[in-house]
Parts: sequence; C-alpha cells; structure tokens
Amino acid sequence: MQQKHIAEVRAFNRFYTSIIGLLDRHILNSRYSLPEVRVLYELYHNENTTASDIISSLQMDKGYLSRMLQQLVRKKLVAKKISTADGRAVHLTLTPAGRKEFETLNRESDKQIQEILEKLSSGDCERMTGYMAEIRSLLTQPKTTESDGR
Amino acid sequence: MQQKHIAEVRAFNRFYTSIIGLLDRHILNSRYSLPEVRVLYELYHNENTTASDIISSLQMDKGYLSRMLQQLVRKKLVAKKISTADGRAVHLTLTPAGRKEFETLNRESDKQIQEILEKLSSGDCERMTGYMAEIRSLLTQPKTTESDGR
DNA sequence: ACAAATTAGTTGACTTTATCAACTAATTTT
DNA sequence: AAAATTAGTTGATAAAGTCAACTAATTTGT
Repeated sequence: MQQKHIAEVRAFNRFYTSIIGLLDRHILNSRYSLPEVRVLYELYHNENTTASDIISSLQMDKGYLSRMLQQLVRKKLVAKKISTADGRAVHLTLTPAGRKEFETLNRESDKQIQEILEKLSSGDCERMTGYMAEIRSLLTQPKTTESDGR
Repeated sequence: MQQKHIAEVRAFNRFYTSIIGLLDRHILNSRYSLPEVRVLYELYHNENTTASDIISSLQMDKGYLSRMLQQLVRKKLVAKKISTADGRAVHLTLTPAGRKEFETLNRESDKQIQEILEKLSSGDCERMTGYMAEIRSLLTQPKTTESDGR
C-alpha cells in the first residue's frame, strides 16, 4: 500500500510547488530576483559570511554569485571587505540600507503568509503549522528505528 | 501569537523549496526541461487539450509554449492536429512514444519518492502523508466558518 | 624555505530559459 | 460584412545560469 503514499507525496509536491510559485511571484514583482533575495537572506542571518559560504549554502555557481554581488554592491546593499586573515576571501555584510531593504522584503513576505493564515480558523492554523513542523522533522532526521513491518 | 505561525510557514516554505529543488534536479538531469515535463504531464492527464488550455493551466507564455511544442513534435512525443471546429485551435496529444516516455519519467519520479519514504517507518510514512493531505485540504478550501477567537 | 597544488573570486563566452511585441489566419461580434 | 477578438507563430531580446580560463593568495609536501 505504499503506492498510495507515493501518490499523496507527489500530489502534495505539485500542490506546494504552485503555492510557492504564487508566493514567489510577489518577490519577482519587486526590484530583486529570487536568488538575490536568497543571498540577502543569508547575509542578514549570518554575520561574517564569505562568498564561498554562500556558494556552498545556496549551491550557487561562483561566477554567477560574483556578478550578483557586484550588482548588490553597486546598489549599496552589500559591502565587501577583504579578509585580513585570508587575502583571497571576501567578507560580505549588508549595509544599513541593505538591512533595511531586506527587512522590508521580509515584512512583505510575512504579510503574505499572514493573509493566507487569516483565512484559517485559529485551530486550523495551529494544526497546519504543527503538521508543517512535523513534516520538516520527519524529512530532516529520518529515524531508522521503530523496526515494524514496513 | 500569530507571528510564531507565520515563522513556521516560512521555515517550511524554505525547507520544502529545497526539497523540491532536490527532486527536480533529477528531471533536469534527464533529456527534458522542467516545463517540458509539466506539459507532458498535462497532455498525459488530459485528453483533447489545446495549446490555449496549457497556456492557462500552466500560466505559460504562448510564444514560449509554441516553440516548446515544436520541439516536442520534432522529438515525436507530441502530435498536433488542427481542430475541425475551430481552425485556429490546435489539439495536442501525446504520441504512443510520448506516453511511453512520460511513463518512464513518471516511474522515475515515483521511485525517487519511494526512496524517501523508505527511510521512514510505516507509521511515520502514514502520518506524514496524512499531514500533507491535511495541509492541501486546509489551503485549498479555507473554511471561513468556525468563528472562534482568532 | 620554496615549488607545486589548492582555493577564492573574477571575467569572458556561451546556453538555456523566458518575455514581449508584431504578425497571420480563423472566428466572433455588432 | 467590417471591426474586434482569439489561437498560435515568429523575431528580437532580456534574464538566468553554466562552464572554463584566469589571477592572486594560501596551503601542502618536501
């Protein structure tokens, strides 16, 4: 009876892909691209990040990132500083303007989610976010224990 | 206490975006692009589809689709037939080869999901797919009833 | 200490993906 | 039956992403 489960996961994937697509649309209508926002996100949440860090955490081509950073620097959202410890490495930080801009985008994203949650009763909202947390945890650290008849 | 829920949804979105990205990678390594596979999916599941149908269901640019269909026709996966009822409209169908090819891709996708589910106990698997179905249903038809203190 | 190998990031060339507008031909509206 | 609309095609470009060659700094092995 595994087939039923596979079908449900795939149906969910299709469904959630379109949800995410809808949510992303809002960012695409902003002055930034999706990858740009992801980079801003990384920089906002991690002090003392280098280009290499982003390359590995976002699995991004280094040439692509390099150019993107140039733009973000030109837009005064990001500042580069050559590492004193390693002259090849570049430390990246958001400028105050960059932080502010990210916070605006962040608020907008929050608001978007809020609008979705508002359509749910508080009980449903509680339940749904519980399910989300559960799914994350199940897919993050799949326990191999509980040796029952699977 | 809504903020906590918003944060969970957003965390889930980030998480699931990367899951989907990982799963898509497998298609990207195939001989087809993601949009191509989505078109094949539509054609496989809907008899008697026109280009317009796909444009509206997949929200795709018509020029882009037109060229994509040309390629799929060249690859002998899709057949075009001008509608007898409306000489502008083109009816699209998968050729036998197209159906076969889609079924292969479909099986590969199933297998991919299966590999994920195999890491879960049967109880966890049951639970997770239940959560997915729940989330889908909550986000699809958000009931406005149950007027409790939200 | 120092040559060889590795690493961080940049740059150029290119492919793929996607968008937009102009266009043709068929159909619908008035 | 002229005017407006619709389905799809085509050309021109833009945006997104990849790949390889390259420079400069650092690390490794001897």
